[in-house]
Order: sequence, then structure tokens, then C-alpha cells
Amino acid sequence: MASLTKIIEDHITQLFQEAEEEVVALRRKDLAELFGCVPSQINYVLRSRFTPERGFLVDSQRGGHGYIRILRLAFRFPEDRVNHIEDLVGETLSEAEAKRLLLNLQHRQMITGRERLLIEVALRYQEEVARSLFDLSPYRRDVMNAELLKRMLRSLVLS
Amino acid sequence: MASLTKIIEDHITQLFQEAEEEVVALRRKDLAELFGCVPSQINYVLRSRFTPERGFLVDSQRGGHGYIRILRLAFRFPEDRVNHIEDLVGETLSEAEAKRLLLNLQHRQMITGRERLLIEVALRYQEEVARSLFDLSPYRRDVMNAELLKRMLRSLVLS
DNA sequence: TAGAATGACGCTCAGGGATTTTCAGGGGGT
DNA sequence: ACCCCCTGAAAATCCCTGAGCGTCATTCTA
Repeated sequence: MASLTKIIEDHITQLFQEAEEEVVALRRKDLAELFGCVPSQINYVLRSRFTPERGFLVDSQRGGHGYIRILRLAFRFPEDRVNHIEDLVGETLSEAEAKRLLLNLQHRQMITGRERLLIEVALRYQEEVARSLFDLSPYRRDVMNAELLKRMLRSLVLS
Repeated sequence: MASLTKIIEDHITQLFQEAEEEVVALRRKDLAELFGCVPSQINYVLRSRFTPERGFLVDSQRGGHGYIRILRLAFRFPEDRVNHIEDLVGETLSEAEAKRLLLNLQHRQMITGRERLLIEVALRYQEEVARSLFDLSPYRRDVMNAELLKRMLRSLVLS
């Protein structure tokens, strides 16, 4: 039993595949009517699924002849992807945030499941050592997590 | 007398065998009801049994249409050419030895080039932190290297 | 023909229902 | 005494709705 959000997400993803374009345009109220829901449900889908973290930008216009355009970001040069990674990770990152980020990267096929597994094992071990052996504060652990994660992801993107 | 945790663990393992899939999806509250326990018992089973170190990743979502998905990502090698990882690595391992070992594993197609890269980056970062930040002796660094390496390899190839 | 009114959109936000997660603690075996 | 199980209440998170508001193009009006 898939959620309505998931169904609409898949539908939009399908539009990208069919069009083979980097941009998809749609009308919010038509889409809502197509799936028999209130229009604001579309906003929820966009806000939760087509985010910058997942490589999308959304712009829209209200009023008569209003529209919603979804732009899929493409990184043509490896260094762009590296910069993107740096932004996503940032200077500090909790374990929970790291998990979510890694799942996104796997979903975007930037890493495989096994690679995610390796990264999580490394992060967990570092976390464990930093906590129980060196008694580091949560903040300093998050900084180390971010640094290790960035190094590992950089190595993959550049390979 | 098998514990409830063990029973639930076996049940999930059974699901993997039946489906012959790398992913099993379930609803926590249904599983809890099936075994007549509180839902949080499922969390305990997952936390203690289906860990990254054992080759599993767990993704979940709360709220309506919530779910729990368990991914099994370790290669299944029936032969025991893999079971000697503990011996291969041992209690202590220098960086040079680690590199040789990893290259060997890659040549035997047990890990990919990207996976080897990932492991080497993690080892190097740990080495760096242990040396310049915590001023650990070479011996203790090698012990930590060995432990991290074993965990990462076990997660990939555990039987 | 400039400015006001209108109609047709999209956006925000609070809230409710449905799950899962967390966490402190109790019980039992070795 | 310790570690593993197991429980239950509180917190967090997710989906979805609906009312109210903002904004744009078009049409009307003086």
C-alpha cells in the first residue's frame, strides 16, 4: 500500500524519464485533480521529495496561468559533484543526519548499498572510539564524522 | 528455551531466505502483534541483530504509511576462503600490510576498487587522527587499524 | 487608457491521525 | 554483579487536509 506521496513522486519521476529533460513543468491543480487530493498535497510532495538535497530545484508562479517547474540538477564536472557533497555534509553531521544523507546518495545512485554499508561501519566505529575511548563531546564527534564522511565521499566521486 | 529476540531474528532471516531477496520490508506493529509483544521489541531485535557490522542496513519511516526495510548487503561466500579474514588481519596491522591485503581481496573479486578505496580512506583518516590528535603509539594505532579493517571486511563478506 | 475589480491560480500553516523511535527502568539468567 | 531481554510511556516524524492568504493575467470602468 504505497502512500499517495510516493505515487505522486513516482509520477513526476516518470515525467523526467519520458521527457529526458532536465526540467518538468506542471500545473498544481491538474495534478491534484488527477490524484484526487487537495492541491496543497502537491506542495508536500515537492517539499519532501524534490529538494536541493536530492538534486532538484523548484520554481513556480501564482495567479492565472500559474505553473510549477521542477529542475533536475546535473553535475557535468566531477568537481561540481565534490562541491555539492561538501555542501550536503557541511562542517558537522550527526549520525542520524549521515544516515539520511547516505540513503539519499544511494537512491541517486551515487553510491551502492555496499558502499553505504562500509561508510556506516566506519562512522559507527569512529563514533564508538571517540565516545568511549576518548570521551569526546558530541559536537567534536560530529565534526569528526563530517570530516571522515567528506573524505570517503570525495574519494568515490573522484574515482 | 529460545528468547523472543532469537525467534524474531530467525523469522526475519527466514523472510530473507524465502524471498531470496536482498531486501525485506515489514511493518513494525504487525510484527509485534504477530509475536505478541510491544512494538519497541522489534527495535531491540534490529539494533542488536541486524547491524551494519553484520552486513545489514535498516531504513525506516515513521507516521502514516510507515515501514521498516532491512537490506542484506554482505556477499554470501559458502567457501571458507573468506572465513580467514580474522586470521589474515590479525590483532595488529600496519598500513602497508593493509594495502597489500586489500589489493589481494580486490584481485580475488571480493571487493570492488571503489570499496577498497573507501576502506583505505577510512584507515588513513583514523591513522591520522590517532597520531596527530591523540598521540597514540604506533602499536595502538595498528591495533585500531586492524579492528576497523576487520569490521569493514566482516560487514561485506560475513557468512 | 490608467486604475480597479475579478477570477484563477499557487503558498503557508496549523492540526489530526498513524506510525516508529527513544529512553528509563524492571526482570531473569549465568 | 553483570549482561541481555523486554516493557510502556513520551517524543518525534510523516502524511494529508482545509482554511486563509498572496499573486498574476485579464477584464471592466470611468
